[in-house]
Amino acid sequence: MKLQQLRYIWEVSQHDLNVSATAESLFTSQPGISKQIRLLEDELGVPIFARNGKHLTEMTAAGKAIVELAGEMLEKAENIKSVAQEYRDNKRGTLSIATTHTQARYALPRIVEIFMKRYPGVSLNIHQGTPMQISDLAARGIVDFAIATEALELFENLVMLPCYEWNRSILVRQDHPLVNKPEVTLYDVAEYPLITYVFGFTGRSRLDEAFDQCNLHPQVVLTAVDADVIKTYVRLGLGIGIIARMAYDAEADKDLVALDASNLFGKSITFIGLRRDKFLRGYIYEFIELFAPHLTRQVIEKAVSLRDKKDIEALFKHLRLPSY
Amino acid sequence: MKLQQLRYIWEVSQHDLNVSATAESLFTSQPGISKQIRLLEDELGVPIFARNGKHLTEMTAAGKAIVELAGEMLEKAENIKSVAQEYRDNKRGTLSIATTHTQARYALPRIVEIFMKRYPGVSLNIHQGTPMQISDLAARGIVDFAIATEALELFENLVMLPCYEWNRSILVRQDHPLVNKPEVTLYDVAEYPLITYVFGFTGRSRLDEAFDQCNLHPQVVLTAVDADVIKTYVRLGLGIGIIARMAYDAEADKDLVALDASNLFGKSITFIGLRRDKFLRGYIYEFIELFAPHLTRQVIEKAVSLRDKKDIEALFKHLRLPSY
DNA sequence: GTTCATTACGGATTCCGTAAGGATG
DNA sequence: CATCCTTACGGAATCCGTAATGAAC
Repeated sequence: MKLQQLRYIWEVSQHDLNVSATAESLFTSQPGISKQIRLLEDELGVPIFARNGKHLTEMTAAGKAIVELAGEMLEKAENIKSVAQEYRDNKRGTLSIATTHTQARYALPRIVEIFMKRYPGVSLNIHQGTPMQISDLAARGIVDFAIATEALELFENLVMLPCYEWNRSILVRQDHPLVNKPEVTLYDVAEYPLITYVFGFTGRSRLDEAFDQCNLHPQVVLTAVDADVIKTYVRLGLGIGIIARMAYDAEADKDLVALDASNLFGKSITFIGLRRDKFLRGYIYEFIELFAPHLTRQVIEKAVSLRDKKDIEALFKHLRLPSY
Repeated sequence: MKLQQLRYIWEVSQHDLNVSATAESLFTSQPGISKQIRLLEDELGVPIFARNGKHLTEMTAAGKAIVELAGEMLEKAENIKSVAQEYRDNKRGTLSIATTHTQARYALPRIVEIFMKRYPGVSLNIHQGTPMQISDLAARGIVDFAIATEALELFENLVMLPCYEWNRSILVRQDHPLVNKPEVTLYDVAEYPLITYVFGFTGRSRLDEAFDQCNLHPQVVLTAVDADVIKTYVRLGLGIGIIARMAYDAEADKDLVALDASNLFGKSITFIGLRRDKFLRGYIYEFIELFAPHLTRQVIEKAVSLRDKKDIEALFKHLRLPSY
């Protein structure tokens, strides 16, 4: 049994059992993989993949168990490399983060600037995607962690660390009638065509909840994955925007007015999603603490060590999160 | 990084950092190991072992972390082999049990007989040793599980499954005055020279507790690790014996009298100690269930999945164990 | 002087690429 | 006929053993 062979079966299982595609993604030859898989199956004495003629059709029961164990071994091999790199030079390395537009555009820049000054030798890698995509990247261990408000809870092996809570703003043009209202209600908002986030993004479900609860059915004329697009159409007069408050930039957006909507919609919480068994470099702890000061190394290690989701929630229950 | 290299550093760490001894135990050449370790260190970029001239003196901090991860990987590699063997032929394989004299001699024979009939293709391997030794064998994954009354709780990675509770008997010659006493008390017992188990064996500590609590200090004239030796000296008239009740054989020991002592000393519980992350073959579940019928596969899997010792204890709390 | 790890070197094995072959849809 | 896995084969790299070297106790 070779690590290489385990990597091959693992990768093939992750590529729809397509050996050719796997070979391409690993920059090696297809017969090489085929051969090594065959050798491994011979050594173990059980087929890992079921074949129909010359196509791999599915995994055997034994294969599923074996591939899962192989995945865990490869994960640990990665951890060994990380440990080694950490001891070799704790100021050099890679930090991969998966996150949504909102975080990347509004929450992270300040942190990234500080971090890059402190760790010029760390190459930072930010993957942007949908909440589902980025959670998946974190769960598969391709990035070090994910930052998102949604979808992280869907992955069993992610530990969720609450970072901050945030509220929403109603975004209107200066000439809009709502600007002069002393207090804006949900009913007022529902009068106008809305521009806001796509479902599954940036706490969109909270909006629907609030309107549903009042039995309101506002007309949503446009949905986007990010506030910049929303702003653009608010400027065109297409409707009023509902965005995360932190996405309003007093300077750049001074032609628009942001009305506080924190009492209209429930607050949302942004989390870091961390794979439980991944080794974290020292600077990763530092990055997280920069992002959410209450998440010290000690707290993170404690949270990761807990097995039960309920225990982790309890750990953060009495914590007052920063609010935006 | 090769599995072979990881095996080498792991084995060297388990052999007092002596490469020559490691080579011998692995039936390979010493320079081969030396070379591979060097290659691994070069690849990772950190030394794993600290060297004084040409001697390995200790492990580096990085080395400790790496070797630990390597150990976990090797464990999983073993599990892969077990899984494969299970699917290849679930009636052939090996079952290794570590246990004490008392279990091997009095509790296991009946079970082993049934098991060997049912699984003639499984080669059974019983290691006998002190409670410490057998717990260690289980914790290191060298045997599939250990059966013991003591010491299992000292190993963090062992899951303890309660099997049965048992009491003690006072063993005397037929001509002994105690035979005619209507009720035997601790004070009566303390009057005579005692022959019983060595400390650390077969619930000996329970005896000392009981006597201490009554402020009695009986004279212990001989201690042994097994009941057969105790019986021998009781026959010689050296003193009275205190043994596990199940060690009295009505047939073979009919020249001696066993007086019930369950109300004199607290009951003891015999456990199976199981390494948490070890893959268990189907027949291993069956063996355990033969030994302790309440330990079904489902119960064992549940217990193993629990992270916290307290949760495991709670799982068995309301169970009525068989009593001997 | 014995123990022990490293270096040097040669043979056997393994690995991996290209090219050809055969099955599936 | 396009896709995809397997077999065949040759060159390169790796592994592993023996023998020699040198440091530590």
